[in-house]
Amino acid sequence: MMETELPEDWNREECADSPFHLSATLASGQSFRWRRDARGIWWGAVEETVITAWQAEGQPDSPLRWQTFPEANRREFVRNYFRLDVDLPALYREWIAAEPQMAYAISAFRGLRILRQPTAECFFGFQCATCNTVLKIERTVRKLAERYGAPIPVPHSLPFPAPGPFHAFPTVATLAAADESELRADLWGYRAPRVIALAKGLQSLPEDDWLLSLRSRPYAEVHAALSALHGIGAKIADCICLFALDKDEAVPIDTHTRQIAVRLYRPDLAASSLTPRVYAALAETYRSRFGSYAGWAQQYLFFAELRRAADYLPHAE
DNA sequence: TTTTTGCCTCTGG
DNA sequence: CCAGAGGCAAAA
Repeated sequence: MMETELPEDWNREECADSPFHLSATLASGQSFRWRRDARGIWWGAVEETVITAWQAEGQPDSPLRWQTFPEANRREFVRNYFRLDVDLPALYREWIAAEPQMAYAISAFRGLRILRQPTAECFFGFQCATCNTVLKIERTVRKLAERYGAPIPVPHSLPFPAPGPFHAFPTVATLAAADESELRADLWGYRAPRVIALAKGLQSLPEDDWLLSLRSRPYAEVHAALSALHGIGAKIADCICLFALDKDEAVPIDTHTRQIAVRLYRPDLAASSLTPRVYAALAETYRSRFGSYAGWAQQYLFFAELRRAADYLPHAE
């Protein structure tokens, strides 16, 4: 990665007292629409805003540099999305005490945070994740945004050319009116009709923004409500709970977190198939050890498992 | 309750 | 080629 000199007008967020690991956060598989350019600058669309972000690689105590478009200097928007308010050092002390094997993941990914993603993007993005690969999920979600999302203008005069174009994630109304054959052409496969049906279902609810209203409801209730929707099982429901709805205790049990939990805590469940009962038992092993931020702890173990020996940085484009 | 099977499509063995 | 990929739901 070449050293990048950023213009002075890029905003600066100090991370000395509260670490933030930009690349680990964006590469850990919780979001699908960020891209990194050849200079190591990350570009992403969040709601109607494009965020550019840069940080010295592997230095989670160094300042986060950022800009927003088209409206500049949206500091609270950026802090809110990256959840910079969460006191990670305090959590690390609790986690290490509860599980010594967390030490490696914490040292490797110190500053990794769970994002507060826009609700619809997370809801539909993870619908794509069933039986799929991360690379293909990213391609597929990007195609959806390019076809149905509103373009977000980014000035041509930037010193660093945007790897754009950028699009807002499509609205629920747009997805409800989407054409199944177009979605299938964009690699959604058998998930295409589910996306349209889920969008129609959300649209028909009386609430103004039902998904957003779930942020203020308790985890158990939200998980049950999401799981009841056709196409959303326990795992996808937990992803939405954790990555968009402020449910920090939600622990998505997938093929990786399942292996980890079985290895560390429940070898007796090694041969059990992942029935609802087993799913709940494995998720509970995380919660009973790591507490109300078990979902965050899980992300460290998950990412360490995923990139055990590999370089976790994506290849520059 | 648990186990099995089909589902779009791409990729690594 | 074929199995599996950060599942899910229907059927047995």
